[in-house]
Amino acid sequence: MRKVSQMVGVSTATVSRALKNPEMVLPETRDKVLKAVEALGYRPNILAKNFSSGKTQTVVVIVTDLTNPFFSRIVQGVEEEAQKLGYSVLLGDTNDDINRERVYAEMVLNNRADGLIQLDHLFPFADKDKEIAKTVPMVSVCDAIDGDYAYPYITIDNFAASRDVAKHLISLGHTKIGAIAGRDDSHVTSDRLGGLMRVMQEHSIPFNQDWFMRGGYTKQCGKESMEKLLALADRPTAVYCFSDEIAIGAIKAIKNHGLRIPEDISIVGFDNVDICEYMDPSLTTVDQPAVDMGRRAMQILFQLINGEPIQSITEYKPYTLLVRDSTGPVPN
Amino acid sequence: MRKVSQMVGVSTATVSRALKNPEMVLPETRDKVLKAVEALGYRPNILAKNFSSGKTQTVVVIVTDLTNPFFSRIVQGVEEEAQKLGYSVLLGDTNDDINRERVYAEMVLNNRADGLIQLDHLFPFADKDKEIAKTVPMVSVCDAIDGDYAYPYITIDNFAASRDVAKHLISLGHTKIGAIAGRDDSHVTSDRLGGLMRVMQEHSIPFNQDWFMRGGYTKQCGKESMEKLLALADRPTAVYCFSDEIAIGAIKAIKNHGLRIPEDISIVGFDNVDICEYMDPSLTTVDQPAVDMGRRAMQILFQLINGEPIQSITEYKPYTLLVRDSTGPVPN
DNA sequence: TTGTATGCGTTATCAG
DNA sequence: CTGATAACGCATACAA
Repeated sequence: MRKVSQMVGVSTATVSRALKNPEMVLPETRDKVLKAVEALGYRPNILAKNFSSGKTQTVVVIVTDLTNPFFSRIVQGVEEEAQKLGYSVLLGDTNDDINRERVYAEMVLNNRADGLIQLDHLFPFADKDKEIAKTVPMVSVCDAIDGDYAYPYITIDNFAASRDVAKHLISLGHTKIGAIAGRDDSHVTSDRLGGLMRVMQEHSIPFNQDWFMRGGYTKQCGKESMEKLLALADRPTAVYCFSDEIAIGAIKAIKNHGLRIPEDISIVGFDNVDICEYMDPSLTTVDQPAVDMGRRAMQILFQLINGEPIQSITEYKPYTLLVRDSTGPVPN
Repeated sequence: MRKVSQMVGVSTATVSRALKNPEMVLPETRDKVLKAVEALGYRPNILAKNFSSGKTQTVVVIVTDLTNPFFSRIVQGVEEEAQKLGYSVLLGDTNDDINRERVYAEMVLNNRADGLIQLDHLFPFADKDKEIAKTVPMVSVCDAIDGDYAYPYITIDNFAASRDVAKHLISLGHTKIGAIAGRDDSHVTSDRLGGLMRVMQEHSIPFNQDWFMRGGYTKQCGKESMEKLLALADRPTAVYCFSDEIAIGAIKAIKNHGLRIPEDISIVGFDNVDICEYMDPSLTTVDQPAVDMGRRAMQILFQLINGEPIQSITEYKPYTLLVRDSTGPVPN
C-alpha cells in the first residue's frame, strides 16, 4: 500500500479510503489510486485487515461426518450463503471425536473465526469455556444444542413429520412397526419417536420396545440394527429409519436375508438424500430442505455476529413425506 | 497478554517467550506466567500472531461437488492431516462455477491461506494472476493441473486401472464394451479411455465411438447417458462408468428399462465409495484410496509451504479392482 | 478532501 | 535470562 501511495503521491490513508470509502475521496484522486493499484498489482493484506478490525470474516462449521450427503448438502448451503455475505467457511469434520470438536470450537475463542455453525446437538466447548461460550455467535442445524442454552437453531417439525410417517404406514395396514434411531440422546430422536408413538397410540397399536434400535446414522449401523430385527422370532412388517443412510443399510440386510421390499417389509428413511430416487426400490422418505437449512443457518449467524436481533430461537422449515416404492401394504 | 505480564510483574516479551519458547525462560518465571495465564483465561490472539508472522496456518481445498462422497472422503483425509500439522481447512465448494474457483484461489494471494489443494484439474487462478500463481503452494488430487505447470499431484495409475477393468470384462466374454466418462478434457478421462482401448486393441476388439458417452460425474448424467445407450439398436453388453455416481445413475436407467444387471448388461464403476457394497447388485469398481490421497496431498502441501524439496511431481497411490456382482458373463 | 499519527497483539531484535 | 522497543499493514480519529 505504501508503494501505491508513493506512486500516486498521496498518503496511505488516502489509498485506504479510495479503496474502502470511494465517496470520501476526489474522483480524480480515486482514479489515480485505482490505476496505481492495478499497475502495481496491489492486494490488500487480509491478515492485517482482520487484525486491525478484530474480525475474520470466517465461520466454522462443525460436522460429525462429511460423507453423509445430508450433512454435505447443508454445508453447501452454508457455504453458498457465506460467500454471498462475504464470509469463508472453515470446515470442522469431527468424526465423532469430542477432542476435535473442542479444537474447532476454540477457533471462535481464539479469533480464528467470528461464529460457529453446529450440525450436531452437542455443546462443543470445553467446560471451562462454558461462560465465555454463551457470548459466541452460534447456530445449530437440525437440533437444539444440549443443555440450558439459547442458541438459535433451524430444524423441521420432527414430531409432525413422524406423525405423517406413522399415518402412512398405518394406512397401509401396518401395526407391527419398528424404528431404527441414530442417537439415543437428542431431541431429534425423542421427537421422531414421540410422533410415531403418539399416532400408534391414537390407533391403539402397541409399541414394541424390542423393535426400537439405536445406533449411529450410518449405513453400517443400519445394517447391523436390521440384522438384529430380522433375527427376532416376531418381526416388524415396517421399519422407520431415522436417516436414509440407516435405511440403505437396513435394505441391504433385508435383501441379504432373502426378503423383499416392500412385499415382506416396508422401509421408510429420513432426509431425502439424492440416492433415494436411485435405490431399488426407491426410498420412501421425509424430505428435509438441507441446502435451505444451511443457508438460513448462515443468515442467522450473520445477524448474531452483527448484533442484530433474532426473531425467534427456533426456526422450522417445511418438510415433505415422499412416498415411493419402499413402502407397501402389510403382508398377509 | 499485557494483563498477564502486569500480574506477574514481567514484560510481555517474557510472557510470549514463556509460552512459545519455554526453555528460554527461568522455570520459576515460566510457572508464574503459566499460572497467571490460567488464572486470567488468557488466549493468544491468533489474528495478531498470523499478522505478525505472515502465515495463516490455513489451507484452502477447492472441490467441485462436496456431495460426491469420493470428494468428501478426500476432504476428510486432508482435514485429518491438516489438523495433525496444525492447519485449518477453508472449504471451497465451487459447484462448477469458475468465478467461485477464482474467489477461493484468491484467498491464497490475499494471505487468507498459505496453500491450496485442488480436487480438480482446472487452473483456478485468473489469467492476470498466472505469474504470481506459479509461486503459490498448490497440490492437486486425482489429476494434474491443466496447462504447463509443475504443481505436484496425487493420483492412481488410471491407465493401468482401466486395463484391469478391460481385461476383467473381456475375460467374461464381453466384446461390446461402452464407457461413460465424466469430463472430456482431463487426463483422467484420456488415461482411462486409453487403457480401455489399448486392451481392446490387444484383443482385436473394435471400439465403438457410439458407445462412448461424456458428461458430468453425477448420477443424473449417468442416467441420461445410459438412456441414450439403451436407445441404440445395437447396444453394448458392458458399460464402464468413470465414477460410481455415474454407475448408480446408469443402473437406475437399466432397471427402468426392464433389464437386469449383470445378466443383460454388466456395469463397472470407479472410486469405490461406501455405497457400492450396499447397491443391488453390489458394484464392481476400482478402489481409490481417497482418504490417503487427501492426507498425502496435505503432507506435500505442507512441504511446499515450508520450502522443503518435493521428491517427485507425480505420486501414484495403489488402486484395486474390486469385482462384485454388477459384472457377469456376456449374455448369449 | 487529504495528511498525520496512533493502535491493534504478537514476535523478534537488540541491549542490558 | 529479561526488558524495552520496533515492526507487521491497515483503518481511523483528529488535525489541517
